[in-house]
Amino acid sequence: MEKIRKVTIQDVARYANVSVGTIDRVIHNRGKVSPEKRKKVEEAIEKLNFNPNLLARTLALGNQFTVCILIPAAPSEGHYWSMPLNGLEMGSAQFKDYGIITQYFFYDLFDEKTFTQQTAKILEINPDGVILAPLFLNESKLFTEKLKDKEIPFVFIDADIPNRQSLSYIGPDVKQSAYIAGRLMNSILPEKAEILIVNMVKGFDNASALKRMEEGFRAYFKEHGQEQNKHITTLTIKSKQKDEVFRELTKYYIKNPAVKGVFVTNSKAYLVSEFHQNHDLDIRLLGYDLVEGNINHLKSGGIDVIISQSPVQQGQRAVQTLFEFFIQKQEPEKILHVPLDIIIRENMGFYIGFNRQHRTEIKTTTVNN
Amino acid sequence: MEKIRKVTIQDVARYANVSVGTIDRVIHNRGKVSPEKRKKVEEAIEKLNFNPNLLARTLALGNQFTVCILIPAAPSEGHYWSMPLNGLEMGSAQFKDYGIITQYFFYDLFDEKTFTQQTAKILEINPDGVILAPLFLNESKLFTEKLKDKEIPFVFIDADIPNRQSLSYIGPDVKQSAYIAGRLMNSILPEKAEILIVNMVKGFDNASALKRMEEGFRAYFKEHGQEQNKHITTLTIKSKQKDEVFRELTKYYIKNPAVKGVFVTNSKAYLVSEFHQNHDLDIRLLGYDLVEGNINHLKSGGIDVIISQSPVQQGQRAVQTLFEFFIQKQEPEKILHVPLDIIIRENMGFYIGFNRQHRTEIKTTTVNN
DNA sequence: AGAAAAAGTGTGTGCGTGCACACAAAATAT
DNA sequence: ATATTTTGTGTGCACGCACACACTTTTTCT
Repeated sequence: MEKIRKVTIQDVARYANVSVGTIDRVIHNRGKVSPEKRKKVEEAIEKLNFNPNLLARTLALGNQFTVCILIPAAPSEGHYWSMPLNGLEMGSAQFKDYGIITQYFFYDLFDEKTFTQQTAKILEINPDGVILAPLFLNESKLFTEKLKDKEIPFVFIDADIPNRQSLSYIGPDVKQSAYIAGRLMNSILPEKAEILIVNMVKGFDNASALKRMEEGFRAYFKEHGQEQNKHITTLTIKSKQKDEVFRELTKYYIKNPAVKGVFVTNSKAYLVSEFHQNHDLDIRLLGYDLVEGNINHLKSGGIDVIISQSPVQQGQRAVQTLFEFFIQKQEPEKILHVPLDIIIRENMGFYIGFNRQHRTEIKTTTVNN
Repeated sequence: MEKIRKVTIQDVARYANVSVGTIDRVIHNRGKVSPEKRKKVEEAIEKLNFNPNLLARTLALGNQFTVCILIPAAPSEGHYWSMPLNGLEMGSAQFKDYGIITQYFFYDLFDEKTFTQQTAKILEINPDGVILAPLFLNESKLFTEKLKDKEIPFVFIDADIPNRQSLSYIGPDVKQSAYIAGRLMNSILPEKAEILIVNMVKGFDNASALKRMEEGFRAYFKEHGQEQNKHITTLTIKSKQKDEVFRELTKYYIKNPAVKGVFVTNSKAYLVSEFHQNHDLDIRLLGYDLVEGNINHLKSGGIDVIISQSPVQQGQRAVQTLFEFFIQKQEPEKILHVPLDIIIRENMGFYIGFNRQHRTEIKTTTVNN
């Protein structure tokens, strides 16, 4: 296979009878170039179909972009937040040679203070960009306000705060995801049935997201004339701890033994499934995210459907977005809703296998405590 | 944000008190290096956490890898094969600066001869790698045999031919996809129902794939004790033309008016849906691939579920696989089964939006006739 | 008119790495 | 002991591009 000579800036220079410097000036609209030569250069670029080599450009420029990533810590391997992290690491590895330097900051899902602490550190570092999961509303608002003052672009993943002038939001359409949940729930229940929505909140989470989910879920039944057939109630448990959840479920089921379907609005459906199995309850169950517990209960049949919000892609895409913004000067889409995958036992395996990174040499610059 | 100095080969050299040449020799196991210095260098690399800059390496090496891509031509924008093509173009753009040069060769889905013609051209070009959709079994066997003689690695996408020593197969698990179809069909049908599998074949396609699909589909019902409840028959239509399909469907439905669910084994479910709508038939319908026709009929409700086999990712991943093989010397996984997405009206939009490439400057080196 | 400023253009160096080559030191052969 | 390999190590160029600098030509000012 003989080499196909790639057209370089030299080729263009020769073709247009000018020096590389002039080509450079034309490309970057820098310095003065006489109209005639400019025209000749532009023609040459067009004619030879010249595309600057991004590698060489990056190397020559040598500029760096520090990106701070602020997400919840994943306490274990199978935890939800290990998946976006995985995607973020993939993205970091992919773009590190282009000068994208990522630093990770983890906060405790149950402790706003750790969030604020980490934001302070990030502000001190004064990075070129930030990727964050704004799970604490007020703290996130404060933080992004400061970022805006410093003109540091930021990307939201997983959760959105509208009208924050983020560079982009990459994550699920929360309301629609619950609408889909409604659709799926309806399709696996008999004509008439009682349905329970289970929320688990610790502290003062994103209450608005929960509200939007409930709306979305109920909207499906409303729009499809199922209001008379399906009786939907909501149980909000102020904990994600197993014992506490079990206690509340027991209490509820004793009073409402007719429940036929449960929609769990977070990734802890497996807890409910375990409860059902403990008590031999035949109840349809629907939840979020392909975390380890849910995987097991999908297998065992305790969970019927999981809706997954492309967690790995979210992370990967976020890094890519900043890469395209910094290096290629591309303005990203303000909102990028990721696919909401419908996962059942039978197609589960492919989602687990496909996005696993099989590179060896990934070292993440982790900044802890 | 002050610059973080990246560790270069120079830094390592200074740290280990040797020249860059020696570092290079250690890294690439080339030439002779005294044991002491080797040790010092290895320590320095470890200590400084040195990672060679892939960009600089690629630039310095300057080697190129020509990759020929052989897939069916997409007659229109919404055609199935425009999706893998889209992914392939994304991959090409992503890796072109690394020296991956892609050339496209399109064949007519209904004409083996065009396939053979294109393979001849590819063999003449003598590329470094090939990506192909081996939809014609015999012709593909002949082709890959020749590739093996020339020691040109090749990657299958979309369809697999087992035991061909391909570098990798990136595509769906066909049998499992039909099994999933069975699961979904069962869940949307009443207890007792008649089910029809519709195959459309033009000429002598991949008969074995159809067989595996049928097996997979029926397997679900068998494994779930539905054999008595569901009566499954197969209709094979020797065309993909609307009029011909309609004729055969008419003939079949007149004889079998009790059909309650139809599983279409290719991407033409929309034809069947149109037929159903024309004749006011209330029949559940399940098919493959998010092509334009299916999108419309999902919206209208004529199609209940579409199984999509990550067509864009298939293409993107195929290019990536060859990149990793050539540039990073990574041996890919022999089989990479892509996610089988379950698509209903409600989550359809996200799949359409997410993988659309929004780069402007992609020019594909297309080689036609 | 000459001086000064502006416009237009070419040259050279560096980015980080791979590799060919030159050269020194040590080991072996004569 | 000298000649010849072998082994070990350093230097310099190339890759394609950006950018600083030097230089020449033209225009404007006084």
